[in-house]
Amino acid sequence: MTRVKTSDLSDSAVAAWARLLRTSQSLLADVEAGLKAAGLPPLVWYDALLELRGEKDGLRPYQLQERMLLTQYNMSRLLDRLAEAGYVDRRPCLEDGRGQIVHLTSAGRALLKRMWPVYRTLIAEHFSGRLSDKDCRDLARILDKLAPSYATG
Amino acid sequence: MTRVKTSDLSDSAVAAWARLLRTSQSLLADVEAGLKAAGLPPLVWYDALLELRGEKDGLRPYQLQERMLLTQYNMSRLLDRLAEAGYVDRRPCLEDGRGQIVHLTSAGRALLKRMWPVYRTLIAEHFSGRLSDKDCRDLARILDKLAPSYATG
DNA sequence: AAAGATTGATCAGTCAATCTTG
DNA sequence: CAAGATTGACTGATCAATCTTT
Repeated sequence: MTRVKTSDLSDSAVAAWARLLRTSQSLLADVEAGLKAAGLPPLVWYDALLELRGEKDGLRPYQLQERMLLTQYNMSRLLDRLAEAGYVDRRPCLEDGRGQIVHLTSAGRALLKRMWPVYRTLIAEHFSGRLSDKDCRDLARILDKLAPSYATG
Repeated sequence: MTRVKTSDLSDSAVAAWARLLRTSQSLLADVEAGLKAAGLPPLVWYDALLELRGEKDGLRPYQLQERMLLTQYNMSRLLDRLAEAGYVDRRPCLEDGRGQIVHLTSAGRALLKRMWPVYRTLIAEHFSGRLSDKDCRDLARILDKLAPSYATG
């Protein structure tokens, strides 16, 4: 049994919490702005397409939502936009008549290729360029402790 | 002159970036859900009211947006909702006819008092309860390096 | 013209209800 | 009835345009 304090917060805990919220909000805004400035779609499109890449047999929407921590209706509407733009393909699922299978299209694959150099540069500029390699490893280790059940892919 | 690598990302950098996005998204969702479950308004209301508390002379909207990293129109609409709910008070600004001054009302002060015990418990449960005090300090130190210009209050 | 602030129109996220199949 | 997925109605965020004052 792990003993968990329920409501006693140290100053350092509150400070760390505030910085985590503030910093992640700011970083996300900067990176989204950078993508937009390059005429590219938002990060969530990249994430979804990246999950689908390498899944030769595609993924069911519910699998995608689980990996991306999205709600079902959010995923449904995201897939609407991605399909509308031609980056994914929705096919009926043979094993389960309720569901579908989502595949990455070649246009989707091409978008990933086009986005990555920009995204990569933005991460370097706003994030890793300001940290040492040890900082990155320490940060990942600490954040991993905060993941209760879901995978940290 | 600091030399900054522009686009070369180590594996640990990418891993840390991914975890930062994932973890902050998940934590924020958990805490927002906890507030909602307790019948309380969203975190951004708390943040705004907290900034106003202790500002005896109130704040101009543009000051509040700077501190909260919000856009001008977002702040305008947030203040609409807070004023509508009676938690803040918008008064004309005497020194500058374009502007206004926003004050916390006593109902706003009461809301802060009501939200804090719930918020505090959620932070402990999802965040600091899973970290050591050293983790918190390390985390804050690393995140501080990522803050380029804006204050980290 | 620039700064502070707001607004109409539009787009994305959310809630509750719905539909279909297992 | 559960699970997978969608949809209509509504709330919140965003963009561009606007208004007022400096």
